[in-house]
Amino acid sequence: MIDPSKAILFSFFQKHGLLATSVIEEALPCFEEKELYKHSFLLREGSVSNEYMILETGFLRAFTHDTEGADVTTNFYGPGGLVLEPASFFHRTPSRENIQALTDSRGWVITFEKLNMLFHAHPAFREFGRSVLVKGFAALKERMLFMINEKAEQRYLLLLQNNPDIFQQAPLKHIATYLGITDTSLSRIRKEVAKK
Amino acid sequence: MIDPSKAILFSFFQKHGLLATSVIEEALPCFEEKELYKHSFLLREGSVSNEYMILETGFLRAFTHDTEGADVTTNFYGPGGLVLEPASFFHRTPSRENIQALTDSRGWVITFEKLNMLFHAHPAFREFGRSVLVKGFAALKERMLFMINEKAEQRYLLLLQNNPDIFQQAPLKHIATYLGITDTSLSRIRKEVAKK
DNA sequence: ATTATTACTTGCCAATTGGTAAGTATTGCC
DNA sequence: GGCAATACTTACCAATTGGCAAGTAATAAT
Repeated sequence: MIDPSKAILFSFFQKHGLLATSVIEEALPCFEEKELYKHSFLLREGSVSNEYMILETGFLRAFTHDTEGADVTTNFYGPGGLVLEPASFFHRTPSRENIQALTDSRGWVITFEKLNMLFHAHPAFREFGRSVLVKGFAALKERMLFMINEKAEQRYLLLLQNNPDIFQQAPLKHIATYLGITDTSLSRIRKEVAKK
Repeated sequence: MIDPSKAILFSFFQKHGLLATSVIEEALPCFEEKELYKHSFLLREGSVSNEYMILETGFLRAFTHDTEGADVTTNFYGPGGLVLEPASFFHRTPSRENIQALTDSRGWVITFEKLNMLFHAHPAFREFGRSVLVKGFAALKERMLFMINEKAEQRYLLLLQNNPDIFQQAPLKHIATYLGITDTSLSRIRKEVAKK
């Protein structure tokens, strides 16, 4: 029987199309509920991530600091998404990134140890894990090209189109650094766009 | 016994520190030699990658096309490195990238099928495979921040410092797109730097 | 060797983005 | 409700980068 409170978790596993229901049912009990209040951290730079989290409600932001110490947003996470810093979690090394709740949030977490157990027990689960990583990799490449090829205004418009929820949840200054521009420039761009 | 011609391949596996010599010895025979003449392609956009390649000699370049159809360099590969487009190789989907030889090159390749066999046979090999992916992921994140945080001149200087070999092997126009600037700008930057 | 192609540089000017600082609006807190 | 902190906008000017076009240098092809 599937715990109905874990419906989102179930669909996270199901949507990739690699796992049989029986395997998913075995995985679900390994996840525990986790609450994050607004402004609290899931991960702090310098510490080792021990949480592979599927977000159920709320919104998170990942950020790091540049050479001058300024805050730079590296990612946003919304409901149904995977919240993970792969390098720290899988390599057990201190993270360079912070992951912080933008709003009160809740989700499901599994530890490195338990996740590894699942990987070793089920070949299909390993395929699943790899697939998730590879997709993240591909998404990051997309973002890279997006930053290189598109001008700031275009980046803004595409983010607005593809992730309108980010604009509901995050302050513009965080969105600006995610887009690779200053908050001043973002403000100007918004004004330009509004004219049209 | 280890085939002495595969010494580079051996050290590729060894340097990550996750594989016992006995496991590596089992993997080596699964790799075949591959020659690439200058200008020939290891992977073409639209086709599915079937090669996980460790480069022995030569230099390769990965590139794709932006929205206007212009050529954009996404990566360079030198001796001892892994040449891989993870999304196409692992997901068996058409690649958006090309990988082309900048010089006559030679290396060792394994197919998706054989690599998977090794993964299933040895837990340590799976860890190794995951570790390689995660490192690639982390490197790409680095590059992303590098593009967001550093100005073009700084990006040029750091690439020159960390990968001087690229400047020996690739034309400046390819390096320019890799740095996210035009060849004109790169030329100007080089002039500025030379002054100092 | 000559020619054609490609690589690279330079100068000019335009477009994009950043930095600073001030002002307004909004939000959170007591 | 009132105050303080934070978020956002705007205006000014400076710095960075791009686009075009012409020129030179180097490389490849015949």
